[in-house]
Amino acid sequence: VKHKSLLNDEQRSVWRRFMRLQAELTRRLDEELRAEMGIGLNALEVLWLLAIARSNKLRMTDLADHLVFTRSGVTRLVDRLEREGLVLRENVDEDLRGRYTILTRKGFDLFEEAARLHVDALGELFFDKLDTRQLKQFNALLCRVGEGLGESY
Amino acid sequence: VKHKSLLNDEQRSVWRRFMRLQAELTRRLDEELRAEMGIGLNALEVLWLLAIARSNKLRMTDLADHLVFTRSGVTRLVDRLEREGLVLRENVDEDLRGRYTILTRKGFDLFEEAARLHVDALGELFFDKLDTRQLKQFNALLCRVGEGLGESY
DNA sequence: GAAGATTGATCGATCAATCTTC
DNA sequence: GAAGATTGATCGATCAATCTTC
Repeated sequence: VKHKSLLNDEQRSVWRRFMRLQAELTRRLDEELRAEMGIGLNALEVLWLLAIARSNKLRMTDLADHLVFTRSGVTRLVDRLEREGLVLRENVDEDLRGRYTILTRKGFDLFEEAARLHVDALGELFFDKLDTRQLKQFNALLCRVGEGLGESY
Repeated sequence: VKHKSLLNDEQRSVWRRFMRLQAELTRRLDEELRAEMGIGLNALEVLWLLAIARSNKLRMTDLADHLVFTRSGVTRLVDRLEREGLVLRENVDEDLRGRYTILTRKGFDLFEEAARLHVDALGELFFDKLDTRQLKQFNALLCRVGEGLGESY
């Protein structure tokens, strides 16, 4: 049996490349980060959100809103970070349902080093390959495709 | 404490958009496919590889080489497909270590319907938003970034 | 000893259910 | 009853170890 596809070659090529590039980049960045710093890409993003937040603290909901995660996923991830002493949790005074996740000194220090590492790797794997014009183009294309997919995309 | 980042705004924007766009598209495509056809995106890719293969069969290694998966991941995925009767396994005559995965009639029929669905969704979410020139640009950028990351990227 | 494939243990995420406070 | 957060069960993947054939 033979299959007749409904995408043309260029479309199939773009789609496969897009998916594979993301997978490969994620794999490499995550691997390096785990090997050198003992945390994954997702953990780094949590630390980053906390590092730029006012007082270095955020509620679970705020974290979940800025991540690709479900609420329960965020809970588990923060559990792990807490176990390693990178963050701690604290009740929210004005709303007894809420919990803050707070970046510790240890967490901040680790974040800074991990961020440097990550940004270097990202430069090598991604940004060094594009000039300013190409970067602008890329951004425009991503915006175009992401349009209407949800607020922050 | 305050964090000084080493990426400029445009770079950070591109990277976040790239990762999020991929995550969101994957999530939606996978969800739709699961709801309508009971298989995920990865399973569809296996069925696709088999559908375009000679005699509709491939060895585990061939599958693994064309997927983002590890060998054991492929084994488990094919296990599931076999349980649902979409593929079956058979020994390789010339090499007793090897196993073929063979697309069944049921698997092919399901693949055809799933592929139609998937391609339609992909059109709506992705290709309809780009004209020919933009598609070419996108492809060029992906190639550029993927250069030197591994053969097929 | 290497290559092809699988298995057992584990990891990191989701979903649905639950608990508490609003 | 809804919102914030967590928990128990499960899913889909990986890794390291293993088995068989080369």
